[in-house]
Amino acid sequence: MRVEGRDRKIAGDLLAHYDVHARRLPWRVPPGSNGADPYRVWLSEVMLQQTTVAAVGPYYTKFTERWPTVEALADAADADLMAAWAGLGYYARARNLLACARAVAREHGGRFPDTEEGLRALPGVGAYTAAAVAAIAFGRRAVVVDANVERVVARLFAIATPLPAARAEIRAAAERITPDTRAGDFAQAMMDLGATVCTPRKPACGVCPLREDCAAFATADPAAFPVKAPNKAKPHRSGHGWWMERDGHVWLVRRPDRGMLGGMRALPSSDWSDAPDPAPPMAGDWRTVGEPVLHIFTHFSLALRVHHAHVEAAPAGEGEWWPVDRIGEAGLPTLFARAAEAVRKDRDARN
DNA sequence: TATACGTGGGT
DNA sequence: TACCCAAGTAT
Repeated sequence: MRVEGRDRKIAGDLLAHYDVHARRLPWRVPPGSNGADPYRVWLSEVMLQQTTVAAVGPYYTKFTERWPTVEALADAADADLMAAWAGLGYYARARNLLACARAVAREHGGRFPDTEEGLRALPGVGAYTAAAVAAIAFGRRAVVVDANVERVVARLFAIATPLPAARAEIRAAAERITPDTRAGDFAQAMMDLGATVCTPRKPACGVCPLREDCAAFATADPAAFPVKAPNKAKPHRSGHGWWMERDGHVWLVRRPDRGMLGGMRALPSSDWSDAPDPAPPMAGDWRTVGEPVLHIFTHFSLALRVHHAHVEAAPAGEGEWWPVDRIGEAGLPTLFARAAEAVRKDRDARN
């Protein structure tokens, strides 16, 4: 059949291109080779969820040096794991990473399940990651659909249905072009193509190995696919954070597992709900940093007013005194790392 | 199906 | 500047 032949040609052309142009990435084995370590594939895939290759690089190196196996990771202390993840974002991933490593080590004898279904049952492993690990680490034929694949497929077939309604149509098309062999290479080739050639804006169609078979290339504006609704405006919020210092130590708390920055060390702070100026946690020589720390999250932006004081005792509630000269090792998420830096600068400016 | 959930880089 | 986007998952 003509259509079936076209689908096979797409995979063949893409794999031939990948054999020459595959990006060399720390977690990747050369095209066509076996032996990818499931632990490393899984770790990289979780880190790469909604996160750029450039941001993941140093974290992947740090994690694999410190925890070379899934058993080693399973034995990590929660606080160490969360601190090592600090700055990478989406902290539910770190909590699920640890839960997943412990499940693999203790319930699966240290070996990752080698099927999509088995992988999908693990914490933090969704449809995409299960398919990616099954294909890349175990050579299974699995249909791997991430945002890159969605874009490439929407263009190849000029799918005009807007996202997210187009997902079923896109998946069906991805299913048709996924080859029976080299599914792992095919998945990575599609993602490389999306990241380097078939980019969201200004795609490099001139060097694309699939342009002959691309329905969008035949239109006036290939970048018009996939069709998406405009994003909603982000609300602005404000809040307060408190730096309490005593004998060269600052008081840090751990945020609850649920919600923003869940499970992370943090400065005590208000609930960011625009409430009127709340009272500080305790008495002290309070001063306020001149400019609030501005931080943009996925679905709102925050202006955090940062206050600092020397105190005589610990405030009420759970927490720990952390050495100020080692604040960089506390594993603060970026918002609070910036708040700490703002306090340091404010004090320098006053002296 | 819609929303919550980080961060940094690109335009 | 303001907005878009990135190898998604859980609820």
